[in-house]
Amino acid sequence: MPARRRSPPTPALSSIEIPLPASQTRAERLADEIAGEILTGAFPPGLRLDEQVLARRFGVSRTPVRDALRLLSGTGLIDLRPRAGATVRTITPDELDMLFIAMGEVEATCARLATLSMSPTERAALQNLHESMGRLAEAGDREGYAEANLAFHGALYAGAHNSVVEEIAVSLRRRLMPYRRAQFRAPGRLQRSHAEHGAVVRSVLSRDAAAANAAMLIHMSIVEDAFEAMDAAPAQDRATAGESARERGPAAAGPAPLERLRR
Amino acid sequence: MPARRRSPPTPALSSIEIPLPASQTRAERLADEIAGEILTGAFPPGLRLDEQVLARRFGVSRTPVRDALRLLSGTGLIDLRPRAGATVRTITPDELDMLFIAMGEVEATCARLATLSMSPTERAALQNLHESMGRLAEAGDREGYAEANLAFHGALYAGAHNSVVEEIAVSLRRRLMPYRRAQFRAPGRLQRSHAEHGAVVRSVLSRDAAAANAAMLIHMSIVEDAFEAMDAAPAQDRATAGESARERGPAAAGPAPLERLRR
DNA sequence: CAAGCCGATGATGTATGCAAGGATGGCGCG
DNA sequence: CGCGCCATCCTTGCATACATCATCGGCTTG
Repeated sequence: MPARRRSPPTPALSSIEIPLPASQTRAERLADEIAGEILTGAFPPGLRLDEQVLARRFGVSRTPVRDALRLLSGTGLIDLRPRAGATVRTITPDELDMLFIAMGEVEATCARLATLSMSPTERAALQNLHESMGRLAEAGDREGYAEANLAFHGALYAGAHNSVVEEIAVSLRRRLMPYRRAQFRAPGRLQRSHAEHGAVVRSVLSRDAAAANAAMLIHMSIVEDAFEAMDAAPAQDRATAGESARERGPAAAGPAPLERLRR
Repeated sequence: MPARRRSPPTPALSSIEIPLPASQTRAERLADEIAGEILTGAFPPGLRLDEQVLARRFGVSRTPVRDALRLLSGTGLIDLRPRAGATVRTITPDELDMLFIAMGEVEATCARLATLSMSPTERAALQNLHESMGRLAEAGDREGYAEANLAFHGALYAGAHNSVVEEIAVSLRRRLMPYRRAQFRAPGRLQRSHAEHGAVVRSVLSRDAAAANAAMLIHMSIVEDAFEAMDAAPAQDRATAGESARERGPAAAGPAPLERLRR
């Protein structure tokens, strides 16, 4: 086990000592972990995030948990109301619509800027990626295609050569992540997606910024349709995050139980 | 003075009791106040924000100050590095460029969406505002024009009928605020600005979304040029926010000393 | 029997204490 | 005299204790 580092006079802390990996604050790591749980759906929208429960769950005090929640509230992943505590952001259908529209616009902006700013190397890489995605689509590898799809859009974000826009795009994508579970479920979706990407890629390569913008706008508006029509309010009423966690002895710092989804 | 509300057993708190206005947490009000100081330039970019000093300054403990700083870090107004503390975000010329580009793109998106979504009432209001701004420009009222300008752009944000996009726009504008001090200083700037607005308004009214988008893109790119070429790194080295604040008795909750800018 | 009030309970907001980490200044050595 | 090491200080991160507020259940009363 990891030898407990420093602070021998640590009074009591039910679970074992965590190695304190990098020069990163506990709050940040907590924020990452909680964000991960939300993004994977382990913490579904509407879930109540109880500070004490989370604190016990991660073996820290309430302070870093509070910090993490403050941090996360800035990303739009959670709601933080003055006396009501934190909940995983529940998105109404209307908001979901707006998010998709915004995502489409930002993606289109990225495509436009990327067309104007990408280096020859980046253009080549984009084309290569696109072609390999064609093979994945043909093979019907949804898993692989979904992953490559993230890389594809990410390449355009980066290609915009504008960290502000990129950050906005990444942030929006994160917020939408919980709602795009079944993205490529429909039968011909992979092929259609690839074809639409093709239009974007051709525009980028031919340096037609307006066309790239338009092509991406079309692609994104169709993506939206492909998403499952979630009622967006599965909000579990009383359940709180991180189960009862009664002082289980040696940490069990494993993947952590992430069951008990939708009631 | 405001009768101290509740909590008679409050142990000690050098300064007087603050009324605790609404169901808003101290941290939120602090975040607002600090943001205000930054936006008005009282806390210039690069200023070190010391938790204890701020705490004394506002008569609270360090905890709400910490919360406020976490909140603000999410808005991009301050930098928060693990052990180095918080500083008012200093923006490099490159970043400033990117911010302006991003702002332009988002504004253009707003113009596009507004063209598609604005109600007749909103269109009329926009036109009215534009016309009254014409009078302000003619009168050379820079103060008034600057204020109306915010309203004008804000109307387009709202007209997009998309709270996500609007929030992005507002956030970007806030981040740029400290750098747009001398916006309408140049001689013919008011008239030019108004003329460019006119192109946007005409496009919006004639429901030509693409034209509105393009007109706003042009307007914003020119706005950028009008900003003073700040070296963007006036970072005062040692100065910290909120002066020494040695326990001055009765609050003096006034506008607070906001001198000692650039060394 | 229903409705409203009141108290208990538990959570969040706030304050304070303590320790680790980084930065700074002084001192010693080359 | 200059450079580098080390001790100290100071600030932040974390933990804990306390106060306040919201919610919920039971009780009392009309």
